Amino acid sequence: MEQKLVIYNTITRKKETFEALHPPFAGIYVCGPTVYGDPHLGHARPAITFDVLFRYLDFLGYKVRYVRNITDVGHLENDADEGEDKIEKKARLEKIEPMEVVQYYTDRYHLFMDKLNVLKPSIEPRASGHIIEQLQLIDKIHEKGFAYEKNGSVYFDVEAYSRKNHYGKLSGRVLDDLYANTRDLDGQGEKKNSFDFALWKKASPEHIMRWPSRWSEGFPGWHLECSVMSTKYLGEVFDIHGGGMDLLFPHHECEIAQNVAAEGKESVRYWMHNNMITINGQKMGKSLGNFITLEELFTGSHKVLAKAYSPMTIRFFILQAHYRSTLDFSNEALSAAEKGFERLMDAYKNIEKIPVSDNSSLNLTDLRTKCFEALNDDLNTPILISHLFEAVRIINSSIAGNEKINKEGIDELKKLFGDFAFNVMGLVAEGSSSGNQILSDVIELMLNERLEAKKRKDFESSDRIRNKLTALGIEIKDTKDGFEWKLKN
RNA sequence: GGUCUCUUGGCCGAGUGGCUAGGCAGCGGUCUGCAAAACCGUGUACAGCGGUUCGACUCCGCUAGAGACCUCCA
Repeated sequence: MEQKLVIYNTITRKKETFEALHPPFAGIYVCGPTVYGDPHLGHARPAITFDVLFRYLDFLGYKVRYVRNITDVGHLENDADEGEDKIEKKARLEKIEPMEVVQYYTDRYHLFMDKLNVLKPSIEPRASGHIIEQLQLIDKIHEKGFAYEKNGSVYFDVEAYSRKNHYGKLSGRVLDDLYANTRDLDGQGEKKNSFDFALWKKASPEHIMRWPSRWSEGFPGWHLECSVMSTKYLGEVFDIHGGGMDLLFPHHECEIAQNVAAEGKESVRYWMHNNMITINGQKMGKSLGNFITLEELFTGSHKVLAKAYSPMTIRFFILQAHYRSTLDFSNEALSAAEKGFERLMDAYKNIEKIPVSDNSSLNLTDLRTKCFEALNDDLNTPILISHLFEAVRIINSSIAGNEKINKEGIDELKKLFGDFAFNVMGLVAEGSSSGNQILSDVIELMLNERLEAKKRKDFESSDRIRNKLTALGIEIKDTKDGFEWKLKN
């Protein structure tokens, strides 16, 4: 590949050619979930977006280390750095240990990521497993004069930091605006400025998750974990940091501030942010209560869902939009994605049926080049998919006899799907046979009966069998000398 | 209120200063006993108003509408 992957870097607001710091190695850090609730459609977007990045870098030959964390402590219910820890709150409500909450929802997250065919990251560190490192980072920041202690809690001193650095660089903010616009919330009494953020919080008496430190018995601030775990596993400076756009401010901004305060330099070379999934034009999120969990999606058990949608339908749906665009949820869009995905997969299966010609009327090398161009242009999966539909057209036209294609062409088509649809985009053909031999045999028996009836021109019988099987969810296609069938869901 | 983004044909959703996105749905045709699938054909889409330009959906300005962040959120 002469041409290179170009990615949109949030911090420079430009598309930039990706140059790994230490090729052939590439390091990616992505903010994972706070495990206090069931994973929802919103969680699927960054997971799938950065899964594709992970897969593509690997495909290009990089040795990728992909770190995606689990936040299991320190993420507070509402800010001003007050309020209850999200996980503790859930534990209190359900009368279980906080770590039981963590374990349960971590397992749930993994379960649904597996269903979506999201690869496991190379390392999945937990915030609670890195308390010592977080305390070390606080000490460094404090020594450099960018933190202050108050009543056993430690806060980052944004004003001090801003004398020499630009706090707000990533999100495009200036401190004066923050002075003017930060809302006055209760409980910021300890902080010098409302926009200062907690590095360490002293635990209140009822707080369960607490660790000893020289400041107090307490727990770390939310932003600290990512600064610590990214650099611990990827190095003081590393390639790519990803996450949802909603984390841009304050989370990622604070991460930069912490790293620069401690080490005097930024750690991240390329920042990538996926956009939000919306429902009726509004962001799908916890606070609005308008989110749909992945389980509800896969089972159709949410009131806004017309039906269940399979994991691959969801994956395909997400990949049909560019990751930096908002993507609006609707039943119409989902069922369109479902049908489109089915067409794509059917065509792949039908490659076997293409009659082999001696010569080829097509140039498939161009198509392959175009697929690379799409991915190299900031992971433009919608364009990539449109090229795969061109391959679909070629396959179906060849079977219909409108195009000619030789053995090499057929192999190239298979490779195109193998590389781009399956390997890079992580799609998989979902089961269409019954998986049950006896059931399959019975269906074949019925369809052979129908074939006999058709030969007798007993169309009344043949149609009756077809209608009844269709009603049972078996899709039948007649072919020249027989039939094909598959189970619908 | 501050900062920023978006507005594409029935729906979803790419993209570009002049050249077909794609999917789903619709319409016409071919094939089929019929249907399904498939194939072929089919849509004067780029919020509105000005400006720059030989030429703008694409650049600039204004107007209208929607959204995001500024508080936890992927």
